[in-house]
Amino acid sequence: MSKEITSRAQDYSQWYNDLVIKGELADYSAVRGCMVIKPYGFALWENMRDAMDKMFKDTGHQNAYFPLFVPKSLFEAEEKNAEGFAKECAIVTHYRLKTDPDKKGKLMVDPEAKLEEELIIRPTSEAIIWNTYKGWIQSYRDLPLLINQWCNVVRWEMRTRLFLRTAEFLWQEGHTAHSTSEEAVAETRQMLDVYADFVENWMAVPVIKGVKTESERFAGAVDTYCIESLMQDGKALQSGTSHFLGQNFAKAFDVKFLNKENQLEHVWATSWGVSTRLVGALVMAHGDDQGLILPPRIAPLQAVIVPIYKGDQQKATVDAKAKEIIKQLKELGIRVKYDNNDNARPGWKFAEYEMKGVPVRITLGARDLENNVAEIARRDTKEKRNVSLDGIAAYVNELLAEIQKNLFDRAKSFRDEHITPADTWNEFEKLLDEKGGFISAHWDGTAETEETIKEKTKATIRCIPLNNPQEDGKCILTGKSSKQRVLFARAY
RNA sequence: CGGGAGGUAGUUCAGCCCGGUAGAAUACGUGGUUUGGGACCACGGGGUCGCAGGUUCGAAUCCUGUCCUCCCGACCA
Repeated sequence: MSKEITSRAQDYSQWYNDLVIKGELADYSAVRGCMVIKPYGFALWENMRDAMDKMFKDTGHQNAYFPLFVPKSLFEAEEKNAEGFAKECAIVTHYRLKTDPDKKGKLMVDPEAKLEEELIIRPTSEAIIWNTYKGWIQSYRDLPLLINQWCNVVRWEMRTRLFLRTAEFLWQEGHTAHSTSEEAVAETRQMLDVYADFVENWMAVPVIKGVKTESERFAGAVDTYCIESLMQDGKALQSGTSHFLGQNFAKAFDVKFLNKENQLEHVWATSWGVSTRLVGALVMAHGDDQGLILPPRIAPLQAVIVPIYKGDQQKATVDAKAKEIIKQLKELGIRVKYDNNDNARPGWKFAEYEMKGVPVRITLGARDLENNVAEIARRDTKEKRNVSLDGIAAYVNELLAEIQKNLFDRAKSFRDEHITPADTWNEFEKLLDEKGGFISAHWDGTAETEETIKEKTKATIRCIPLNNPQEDGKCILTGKSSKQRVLFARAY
């Protein structure tokens, strides 16, 4: 028993860490707040990235790459955005080291190599991108400009957690420019839909689409739309954001275009992003006390075959049959691994692949061959059943689809059961403490009330859901009149 | 950035209070027996005790500084 997992009931935080580390998604590093994404974790991210990348391209976007460094003068051009990120920036001030005359074999920053202008390591790329767009946009014919980049960004977080909040993380950021406000808003909403589609249909994590309140809005945005998901401990996780930036950045960076009437106008902008944080969402939405549970559509391995045999002769027979099955599975495009490593015994392998969340395990032994069957175990429900070797690939293929659906349904039931209306303050506090999840409650619409509620309960307004039903009510805190409920939750 | 805990073999940890030159389990290597839920026997390899200073005849152990991790808080995706 080398890899014990802390149970969720015992210590949810530790359980999460155990899954990430022991599931081999990531490792700690020698750099404060930065993690190493291990091959298995990176394969997962690559699958997520590739699926989204295709969706971005299908909606007309192109990839490009902009610099890691942002000159301070550019960074501060859009004031609100700059202020919003100012407290968490890493800054390059020098460009050279030299040997330390006082300490043999050590290096020191060369004081004579100070940069004339500091470089900010991008916490997000609006500044450098809008500075660039200025040169790319002259006429309405240059619009819309639909660009995405996959990159790393740095936000100097005080308290970090694997995948959920690290000082450096991987993400994609889309930055688009449009000739009308309506078109930019439509783009913002379209990308929100793309995110929701991806997270629900590929990651099997249900989301709530909504709009952020002013205090939760992206610095520099007119409106911030988001998808919010719910973790098993009842805390919400912002899983993606899409911003309508109005003309804020166009004005800050002087990006104008000539419209059809030959008049100069500032362009309308959007930006949208999701990050490796999604991996954290995946872990916490589906995992159990045995380890990770990965949805088949993005799992690095969809099936693993574990052979069982006594002696070389049986081994050869089982190997041969396994190879046939693998060929059939691969023909259906299934990502399968054959683990015939003789050093680990079957029981060890079972536990190992459960830890790593592989959706389907196929156990193939001499006994099974006699009966022309294999034992198929599904990770999500842990059910095991013997399945005829005839048509086994098709069976696995269907099972993968079923697991994908079951994971989503299960997470959705949990989520739906954890959206609870509250009409009194007592009820509100009690629900937060005892049940968790989203609390649907009336709010008077002021930032002051939102802040007071946050101070009292640590709950924030996660979003105002799209197509939110309008109803008259009274604010949960102040009793002032309210036209709609909003979703509160404690969040990551 | 504040409070708490921790860092000793690949891993989990003991040793530290009371200073004398490092141990267990597991993992790893070889050989053999095994294989349907984390196998067993035998032999073997492996650690400048996070790092840097200091005290001392002598430091994993005492002191100072520093780095990294975890938990709680403030801040934030």
